[in-house]
Amino acid sequence: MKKHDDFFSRVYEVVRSIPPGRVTSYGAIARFLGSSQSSRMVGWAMNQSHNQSEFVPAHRVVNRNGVLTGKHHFEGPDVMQQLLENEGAIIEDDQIINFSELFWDPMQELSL
DNA sequence: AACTTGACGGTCA
DNA sequence: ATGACCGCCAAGT
Repeated sequence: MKKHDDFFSRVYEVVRSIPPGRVTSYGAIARFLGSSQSSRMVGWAMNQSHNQSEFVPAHRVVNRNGVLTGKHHFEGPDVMQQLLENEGAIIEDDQIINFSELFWDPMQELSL
């Protein structure tokens, strides 16, 4: 039991709460979990997300520009894009064109 | 133990 | 608009 497992679990929980067809950013998740956490940690958590027994829709998490920076971590080079397009995202040059429409902010939507 | 890397983000020139 | 830099913190080398 490592101390960051707790943080990881919360990241996965938030990611799993992202509605289909919506996306969010690493930074948004980091801020939702606490200012002491950096967006890099969220990225690191996502890196380990494949170890989770429960499915984590990692394709719904992109960077602040709506760019699919993590696509190389999927099974194929365009898997992430395909998944997002299936959910209604419009992607051009690895970037979500309608990012502002699809953006889902945990701070606003999950506000506790 | 020191240095580099990274699925990031904000600021400043 | 573009690019350099810095803060962030865990892992890998």
